[in-house]
Formats: sequence, C-alpha cells, structure tokens
Amino acid sequence: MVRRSATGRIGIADVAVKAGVSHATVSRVMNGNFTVDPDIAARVRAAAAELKYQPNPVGRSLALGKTDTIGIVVPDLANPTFQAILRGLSRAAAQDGYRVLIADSFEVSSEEAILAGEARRRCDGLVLCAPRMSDAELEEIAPSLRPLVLINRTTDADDIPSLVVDYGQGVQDIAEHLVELGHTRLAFLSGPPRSASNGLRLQGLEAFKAAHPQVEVRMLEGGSDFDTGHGAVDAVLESGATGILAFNDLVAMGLMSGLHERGLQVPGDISVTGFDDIPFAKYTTPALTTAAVPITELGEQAWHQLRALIRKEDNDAPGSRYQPRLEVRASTGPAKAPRQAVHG
Amino acid sequence: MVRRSATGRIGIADVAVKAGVSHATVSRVMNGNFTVDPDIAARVRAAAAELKYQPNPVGRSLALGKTDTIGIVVPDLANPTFQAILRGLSRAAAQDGYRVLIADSFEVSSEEAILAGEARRRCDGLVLCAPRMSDAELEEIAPSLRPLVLINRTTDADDIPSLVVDYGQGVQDIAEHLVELGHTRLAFLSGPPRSASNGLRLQGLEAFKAAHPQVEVRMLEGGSDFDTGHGAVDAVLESGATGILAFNDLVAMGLMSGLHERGLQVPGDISVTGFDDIPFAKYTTPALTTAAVPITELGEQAWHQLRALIRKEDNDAPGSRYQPRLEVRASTGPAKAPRQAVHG
DNA sequence: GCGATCTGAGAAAACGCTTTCTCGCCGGGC
DNA sequence: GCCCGGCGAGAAAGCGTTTTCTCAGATCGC
Repeated sequence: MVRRSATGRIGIADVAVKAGVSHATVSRVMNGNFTVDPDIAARVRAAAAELKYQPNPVGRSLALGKTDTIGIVVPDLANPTFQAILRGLSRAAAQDGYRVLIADSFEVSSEEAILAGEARRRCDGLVLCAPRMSDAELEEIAPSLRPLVLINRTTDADDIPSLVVDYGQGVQDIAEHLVELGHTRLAFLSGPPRSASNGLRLQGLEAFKAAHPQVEVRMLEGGSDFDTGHGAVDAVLESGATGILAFNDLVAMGLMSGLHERGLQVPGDISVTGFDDIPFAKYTTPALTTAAVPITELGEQAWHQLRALIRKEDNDAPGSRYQPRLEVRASTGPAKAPRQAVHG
Repeated sequence: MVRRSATGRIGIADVAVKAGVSHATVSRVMNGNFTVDPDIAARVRAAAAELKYQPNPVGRSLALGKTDTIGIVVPDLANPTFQAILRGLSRAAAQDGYRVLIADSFEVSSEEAILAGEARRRCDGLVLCAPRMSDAELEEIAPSLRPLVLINRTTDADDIPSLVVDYGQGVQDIAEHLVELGHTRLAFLSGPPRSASNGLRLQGLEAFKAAHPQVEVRMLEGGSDFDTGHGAVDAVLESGATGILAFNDLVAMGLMSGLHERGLQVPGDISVTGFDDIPFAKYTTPALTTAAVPITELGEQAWHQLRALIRKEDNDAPGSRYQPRLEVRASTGPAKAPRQAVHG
C-alpha cells in the first residue's frame, strides 16, 4: 500500500518506510553515496522504483542552495535574435543538466530590473539581454544579479562577462562592400533610438564617414521590425540613396517588400543590406546581403561563461567580442547612375 | 551592520532581528496579512527596505507547495511554430505572475518523457508539445504530469485539455483553393513520418480525394524545414503536379527558393502553398498562400486552460479545436496547361 | 473588579530534502 | 581479553519560508 504524504506525492519518507531504513539512508542511496551497504542500497532502490519515487527538486534546491536552473531576460521573444540566443543557451545548458527559465520583458524596460531580480532569485545565474536599459540602471542592478552574463552590454564589474557583437565593425564592412560596388549615396535605416547595438552601429558609421568623406551617409529614423522597413520606403526614396543599410534583417526584408510593391528592383534600382543573418535571410528574393552574427553560438558561449561563474572556476576569457562576417548575397549590386531625389 | 546568513544572502531572520520582531511577523507583513499592528508592520517594512530583503522563492515554494512556474516541453526551439506557442504562453502566464521553464527535447523523442517529468516536478503545471511521441507512451505518462495541457495531441483522460489545430480541414481548404484555380494534379510534400499533425493532414487529404475523384493527389516524402523543401524540387517536378501543398511554410519557402533557382515561376509554372502562416510568410516573394493558424493565441489559451486546472476551477471548455483560415496570397494562381512529367 | 473574549505576536511545526553529528557494532592489535 | 579505530546507519539539524498553535495582554461585560 502506497502511503501518501500530505501533498499527495510520495516522498523520501515513504521510501524509507518501505525499505525499512531512515530518510538519511534513502537520500544517500539516491545521491550515489557509496558508504551504504550494497544490500540496503539495493533494497532502497527497489522500494524507490516500486513507488516510482522521484526526489522533489524544490526540497533539494533548498537543501543544496542551488536550483540547476538559469534565467534569461529578453526584451522580446518574437525577435529572431533573442530566439537564437535562447536556443543556443538552452541547448548548451541542457547538456550540463541545467534548465532555462525565461523572462520576457516585452520591451517594457521599466520592468526589466524587477523581472531580472525575480528571475535571478529562482535561478543559479542569469543571462541578461537588455538593449534599452540605461547604463546607469545596468550598473546599479548588475552586481545584485551575479552570477551574471551580459549580452551586447558591458559593465565596469570585472566578474561580469560581456558577450558583445562588434556591430560597429560589421556596419563598416557592409558600407565598404556597397562602396566597392560603386555606391556613393548610402542611407542607414536605424534601429530603436535607445538601443545599445544601434549606438554601436552609429559609431561605426561615424568612423566610416571619417574614412570615406566622399560618400554621403544619410541617417533615417527606424525601428527593428518588418513594419519599420515596410513603412520606410518613402523616406528611403526621398533620401536619394542607392545603398540602404537596414538596422537588421527584419527591417531589410520589410523594406525589400515595400520596394517590390512600388515596382522597384533590388538590387537593380536600390541595394539593400540587413544585419544578423537570421535563418530566413538566405531565402528571401533576392537573398539578403547581410552581416552574419554567430548568434546561436553566442548563446552557447553565454552558458559557458555562466557555468564558469557558477562553478567559481577561473575564467581565462571573461567575455568575448564577436566579429560579424559579411555575407554577400543577391540583394546588393552595382550602383545605378545617381537618381534624383523623389518628391513625395 | 547587515548580518548575513550562511548563504550570503539576507533572509527573513535578518529582517526580524533588525525590526525586533519574530520571523513569523515578518512573514505576515510581507504577505499582506492585516492581523499585524500597523506600527510594527511599518517597522518591518522599513527594515526590509533598508536591507533590500526579498523573500527566497525556493523557501516559499517549499512552504506553499507551489512554484508559480509552468513548464513547456517543445521538440525544437528553432521551429517558428513552437516559438510562437512559447511566446503566447509566456505572455499570458506572465500576466498572472507565472514564469515559464522551457524544456527543449531537440527532437529526441526517447528523452521526452523523462524531460517532461523533470520539468513537471519543478513546476505547477505543464504544456506538452510532443508531436512524435507514440500514443501509447503519451497515454502512459500523461496522468503523472497533471496539471497538463496538450498541444495537437489528445488523450483519453478528461481532465487533460487538448488544444488541437484542425490540420485536416486546413489542408482540404487549401486543396479546394487550388482546384478552384483549375489545378487537377496536386502533390503533398509531407512532413515528418511520425508527426501527429502530418497524420491529420493525410487524413484530410484522403477525405479530399474521396470528394474529388477527378483530382490527382500525389504524396511525396518530406520533412519540416527549409532544406526539405529546397531538396524536394526534383521530386516535385517529377510528379508533374501544378499545385504543391507543402507540409508547412518553411518547407514551402524552401521549395519556392529551389524552384526559383531552376528558373521556374511561382505561381506561373507551379503554385505553392504552405501551412501555419508564420510571420515571414507574407514577406516571401511571392507572398505565400497558406493556412493561418492562430498559434500565438493557442499558446495563450494553453495558459488559460492550465490556469483553470491549477486553480482547480471548473473548466467549461476543456480543450478547443482551432480552424485554420485560408490566407490567399501571391504564390498560387491559375493552373497552366498540364505539363509532362520531367524525367530526372 | 474579575472572568470571559478577543487581538496580536512569538514559538514551533511543517514543507522535502541533504548532511553533519553521533553512536553502536565489528574487527584488529596488543 | 580489552581497547581503539573505523565503518555504516540513524538522529537531528539545517535550508528559508508559511502557518498553525499557543499564550500574554488588553478589552469588554456584568
């Protein structure tokens, strides 16, 4: 007869009774402690199997002071970039027996700090993606979130690894590519104003402009999704630019779609580039020229960094910098003769 | 001076000491119990604020017997369908103060049962997406996972809600649409052989064939990703079909890409349809005709069903059936005169 | 003014596990 | 034959909360 504890689930006590031993011994057996007599161990295992006993993780967590779970805070689960980070993180962590708790802030950056704190307390460590959070706030909450790994953000604390993508370099590589194709009028369809990675792109473009004074680079307001790109067609045409650097692949795809609707050819009339190299980028028509970011690998690395922190290992490489790789596809081509600006 | 418990984090005991009250009183204050003297409550709150005390969720979970967390088991986080379910689920659950723990089985269905059990024990409930699991195994493990909500699977137990998409009807709607455009030779680029939703599609096509004996419907082997579609071009051309029903949007996009490379026009030469209406479907060129599944809403509903179970509410609508909506875009068009089968 | 009632806070048990502490028992050494 | 060391298992003390139980003190009624 299976005795049931108050909660209705069988616990260590039930196994102990059935095997005629103490709680402690059951625990020892379940944890592979070899100081227990083989006969008794077998009896305990038999009892556990018969009762289908599975240790309660909450009890274990409390006793051990660890949850075997890590958290990840993302601003938007709909964004392929964060999906890819999550995927890489989850896969890598799973291989070490860790689970991932997700905290989606839905772009409400005012909630991010609280959300991060709550997630952290349930986990052994945290990966934070908070592109819109202010530096000041980040600096303030980061210490309390340790062990912590930052994605595309940095902090002064030296035990908080940062995994950053060199967006500045990537955007310069793309611009170079367009210039080599003969484009002299470029436009950057920028991302969300407060986005940290957008700031890096802008810095990169400043460096580019300094190095290429003969090239015109217009800055256009933007965002980070399809609709931004789709809605930016007028602004793009008005700019008179022949080479467009979209904030990311989503924006680029939206833009290409909008241009297509207007009967414009890509890259015949206008060259378009993205950023990130999301899985869909190579399947657009024309296939999108973009800067490939090894984003799943970044998620994986995030876990490795976090694992080192959790295990208190010496981390020889605290944080890393990822270089995007220019991926030339069919959405960029030689520049046409300069067009006149279109009047809306 | 801030006293620190053994773990280095401040606990309820520190607040109690600082406020000069007992643990119990601190707990009462933190949980909004009004049987405590306002003066003392204020003192406790001040102490808590000063120490930045935040209750340890693991301790709470153990005492309360709940974790305010739900789990979701998905076969592949890279699949947009499961990403969308996760997103809807996460958003809905977050509004009720619940978090989501993810368990990615990476298509290793032999691990699914164990994974699901482990996830369940850490959570208050589970959402299970296991399209490849056998009916027998599902039936066996489902009871032990309660509260449980199934996605696109059903079970005999009546307290396990199932949210199923009517793939059979959806595929029939698509086929009807193609027939109306004059196609008489169709081909179904099927999904993974053991996939439950693929089975439903096949059933739907059988019903369709029975109702339209004059239409030829070929079955082609397939899969569920881009590469499947891209690699199926030869088989599709050999079939001589002019209307292709791809298993899902990913396969359809891969196929369109492959056809494009061969210089074939969509829909001029061949009409292609997808399934799911993932966000990218409307941005392909040509935009993809597909059957739209309200998949994010499905994730949201999964939470509502699970919430009812967790709260032990009477659930008036245990499970629901979702009808896909035909979304006619530019990838389907009138049939050409029947082509001869191409010899590879 | 005294007993009954009620309020509010502390003591302690409970949640389910791990782990230290303790102790009985056995074997070996002298 | 006795003592000591070591081994193995039970008792008990945590882990950090919540909640029941208990009881002191205050309030009320008569």
